[in-house]
Amino acid sequence: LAYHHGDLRRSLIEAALELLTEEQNWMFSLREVARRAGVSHNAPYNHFADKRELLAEVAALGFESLRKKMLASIVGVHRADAALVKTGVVYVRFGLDNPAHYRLMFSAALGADDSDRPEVVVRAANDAKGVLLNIIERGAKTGAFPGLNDAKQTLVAALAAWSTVHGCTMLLLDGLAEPLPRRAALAAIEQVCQTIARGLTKN
Amino acid sequence: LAYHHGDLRRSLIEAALELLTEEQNWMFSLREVARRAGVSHNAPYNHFADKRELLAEVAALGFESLRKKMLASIVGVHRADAALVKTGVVYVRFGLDNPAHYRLMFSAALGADDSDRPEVVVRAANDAKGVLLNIIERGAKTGAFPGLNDAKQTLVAALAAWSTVHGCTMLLLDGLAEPLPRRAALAAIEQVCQTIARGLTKN
DNA sequence: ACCTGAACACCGTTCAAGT
DNA sequence: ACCTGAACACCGTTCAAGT
Repeated sequence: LAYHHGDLRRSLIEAALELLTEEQNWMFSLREVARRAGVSHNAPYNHFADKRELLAEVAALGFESLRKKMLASIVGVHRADAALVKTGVVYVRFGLDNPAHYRLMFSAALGADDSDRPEVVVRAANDAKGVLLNIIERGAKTGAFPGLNDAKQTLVAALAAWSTVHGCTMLLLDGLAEPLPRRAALAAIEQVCQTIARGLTKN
Repeated sequence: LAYHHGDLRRSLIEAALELLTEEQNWMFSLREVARRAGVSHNAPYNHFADKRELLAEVAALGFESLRKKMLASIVGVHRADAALVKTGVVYVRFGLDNPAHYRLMFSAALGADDSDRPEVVVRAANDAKGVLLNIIERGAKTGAFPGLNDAKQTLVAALAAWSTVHGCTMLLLDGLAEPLPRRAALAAIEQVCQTIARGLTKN
């Protein structure tokens, strides 16, 4: 009874993820997370500096999951434009399947900037971004995206691609893409991704 | 002293906007807003059902301001693709100039969905979206965007355009677009917008 | 090292008043 | 109709203990 079962840190992260899924937002209290894990309301402070650090850990898990899904979607896909569409669809689907988790991943509550965001989130987000960047770089090198002649243009193109899928995900989650019916959203995503890929293949 | 100077409602909205700008987030307390306006901590409940309704009013002001800036940017611009780039640049610049306000406008704290979001936000957001939609529709009719043959394709294209500018704004605000230097961001935005316009002009 | 209980300074919101 | 003060049930975080 004195000490916890051995991995309170992990238990707290899992409890937070549960609450995030159940309540569909991250406004639950740190005290509630502790209750859920069966410990006193300040036991979490032995493992996290504050509530934000716990949420950061949950967000990082989300980025890692997203990254794995994107990577899995392009095994065996050789054309860069096709790969871009594949990852884009998987990306938006992840957001629609895990709305609260996705919102947390990009929430300003974790930090208004990379400089004050917990490192674990920054690194995880960067790794996920890397998947898109790699596809664009590959397309630039193989000539699939003829407009991209230097590193800077490639970075801008990656920004454009990520912007589109991130923005599309957020607008759909917020219900702001109406009157486009929700049921048609997944079909529309592919067309959106093709639009951005087309912008890169022609110039 | 008994009654307020006559427009406490407006004073509260202005105080909230001030706090939003100063603190760069909307986590300030409703009690603090009341203090700023010089009234007791529950006077706001005579004008807003809860804190969320006050924030919704502030968010709506943001959408109206954004809409006006977009409209002003395209007076006299006849080509639809040029208009799309113009509004896109103004859109992202608005976000970079008013980071906390922009984040609030799209915050899930106002509601997870259009159905439970305060009407005033839904209407204001829709009006702003309408500017982009009008440009796309005009381009579809004049043949500038040859891929758009029916209303559904036009809606998807509007989703793509809004997704790109919204996503671009958010990623830049979150500092996730690094290592693209912040100073080069505004130059990059135009290229991003051109990429999406190009995706619509060719097919 | 890891956990607890009491304590502090706050919240949002409600309710019974006051004018 | 509009505002106030007291009150309720919470928070996040800190601190002095306990094992």
